[in-house]
Amino acid sequence: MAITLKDIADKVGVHPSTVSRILRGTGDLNITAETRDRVKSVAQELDYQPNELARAFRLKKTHTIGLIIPDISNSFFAGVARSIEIESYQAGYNLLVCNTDEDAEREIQFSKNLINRGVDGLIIAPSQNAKEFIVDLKQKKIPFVLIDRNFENIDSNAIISNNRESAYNAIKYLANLGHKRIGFISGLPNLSTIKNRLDGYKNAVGDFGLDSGSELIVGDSFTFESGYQSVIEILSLTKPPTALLISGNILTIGAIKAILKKNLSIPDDISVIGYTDSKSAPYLVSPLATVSHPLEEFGKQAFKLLLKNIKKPKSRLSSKIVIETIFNPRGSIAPPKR
Amino acid sequence: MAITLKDIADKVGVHPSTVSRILRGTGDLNITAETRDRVKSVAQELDYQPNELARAFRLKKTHTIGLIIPDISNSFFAGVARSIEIESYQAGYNLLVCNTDEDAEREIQFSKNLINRGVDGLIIAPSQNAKEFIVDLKQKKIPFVLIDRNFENIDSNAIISNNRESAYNAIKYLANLGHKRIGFISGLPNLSTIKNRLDGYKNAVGDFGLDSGSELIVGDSFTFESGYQSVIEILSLTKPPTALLISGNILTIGAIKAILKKNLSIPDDISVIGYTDSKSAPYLVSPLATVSHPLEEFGKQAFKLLLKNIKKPKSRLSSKIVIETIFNPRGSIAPPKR
DNA sequence: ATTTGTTAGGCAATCGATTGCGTCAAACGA
DNA sequence: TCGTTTGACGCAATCGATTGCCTAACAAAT
Repeated sequence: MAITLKDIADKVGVHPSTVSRILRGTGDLNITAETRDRVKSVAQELDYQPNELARAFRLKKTHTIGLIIPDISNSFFAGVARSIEIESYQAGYNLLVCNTDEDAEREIQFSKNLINRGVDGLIIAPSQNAKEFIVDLKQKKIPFVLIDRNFENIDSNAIISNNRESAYNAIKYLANLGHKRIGFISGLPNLSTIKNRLDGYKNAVGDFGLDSGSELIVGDSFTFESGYQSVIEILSLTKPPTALLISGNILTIGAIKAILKKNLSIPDDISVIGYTDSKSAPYLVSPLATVSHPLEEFGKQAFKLLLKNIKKPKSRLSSKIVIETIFNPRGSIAPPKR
Repeated sequence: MAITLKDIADKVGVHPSTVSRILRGTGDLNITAETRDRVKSVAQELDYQPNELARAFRLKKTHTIGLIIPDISNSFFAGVARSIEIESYQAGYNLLVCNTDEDAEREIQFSKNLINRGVDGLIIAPSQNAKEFIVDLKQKKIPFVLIDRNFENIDSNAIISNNRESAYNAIKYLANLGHKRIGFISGLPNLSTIKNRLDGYKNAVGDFGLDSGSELIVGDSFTFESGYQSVIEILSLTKPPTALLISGNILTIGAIKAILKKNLSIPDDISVIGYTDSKSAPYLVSPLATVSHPLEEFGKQAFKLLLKNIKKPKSRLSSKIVIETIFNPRGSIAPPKR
């Protein structure tokens, strides 16, 4: 069907290997200018398109990278994916996207599959039970970079953000406003991301002498429902918090629903800081204060690091890059009423 | 490096072709139960992983489909992509995602590239200048399905929504509330999607005797900035509209910014209906009334149709499937003040 | 015993591009 | 003039899996 090197070779009267050398321009390997020109012009005339599949097979290089994330429809991952795609496009790579829904089993399947398909590398936002799987990947010597989440005691490339600090600072901000009792709405509790934020929260609670107690820490997933339920729960305490730090964007929308359901208003009755900014955050019921991730930076760094690893897999040392977040104080936070 | 059929064959003492036949289970082609078992157990023991690249090359079937969209970080496309990915995963297909930023040039590059990589089919949300390119695709006989947008006079598979009707009904709703002067904030004007919505708008304006005039139709792209500028512009008219129909989700956020900037309130000063619902729409400054697309349905139908085309490319007839939208009246609409 | 079948699996080509090595001819040097 | 270099390309193997066609061996039938 499609035009092959052989078609060109036949038409010009040379050998396919010659055509390959000319079209690939591998140095100037002793080819007459005339032959070169004829081959090139015939290639153009026939609109030759190299069979990338054959090349990939032969060269063991697909120029494809796999992106394994929980959910592309989450704006955080969508933003990162977009940025990765921009970078990869510029570098001549394509992006295979897989969604795990935070399921480690699926994650393993995907990565096996992607590796069998010969991806040159992987960018992964691992689920919380993926530890062994990551170890496995290392042994297989597949270049990979973790994003947003990583694992202690496992040395791997990773792009993460300053979760501990960002949470600490958010709580500090609330404490400075006079809040004494602040709730932490958690996501999947075993993710490094969440663990670190919780750490930051706890440190700040300690440092600023705030109310502590396990009843102020609720939630165990990133869903809208979880956000809603968690906040209903925490607001039903005999002594509910006057402010919330919410560890996820969809979670935050669920939380807002709960707050409205309870007939409370933001920030008069309760202050809210949400993790991960979005275009619409400033235009929510109350302009939402957020901890914002520079998503482009995330993607850019992740791809850059991956590419470095693909280019020279020899380098044994892996890098952890910490991306600084930005705190956006907005109308959803105010001093407590009482 | 990796285990190949030959490795298994050598270890068992049979020919690679035999191993292939056994592992692929192509009927029961006269293989002793004993041989079969030994091959299978050795394959398991060595953790054989078929080289999908080699298979794809040999079989001319990559089990990969390309998704070409303007921007994965737009929640509309992210939602559709997610749905497509779920479907494709279940069918054993992987998804290569490319972002065009509404650039036809890029679109062409991507599709060439994807075809060279041997994708089995394409799902495309074409940019407004992609007409010839689509014609080209047809000639190449690559299975493809358009989503969200299509082209008149070009017979191709497409999953679109009932834009004309949804716009008509939205305007009708506003007219019934008493609005006489309604603005239409447009996106890229040459997209079928936008043209149809505009048609619906104009029909309704005619049918219900509303104010008409080109000054009530503004905007020419889907960006936040465009939404902001367009609405600033339309609200600066000597006689500004009392309601707006906004043809895009990010556009709508920009529009809200403009409305706030003008110190107006929704819906007291102006009613707003936005295209494409989102999780956060009900929790915006004013709960946003939306025309909502069942994104899962979009993705599901698109993949299903594509798969049908991949499975039997003979069928010459192409299908256009229209997905019904849902109108969500919310707090952002009210009767006009005066 | 010879023919005819059938079973179980081997052989080799193939997909398209790449690449190390070989080769033929012209050119060059002594 | 003859060997040697170099320029310009051809040859064939290779990547791993698949598949149409063969074939050896044994069985059954006549």
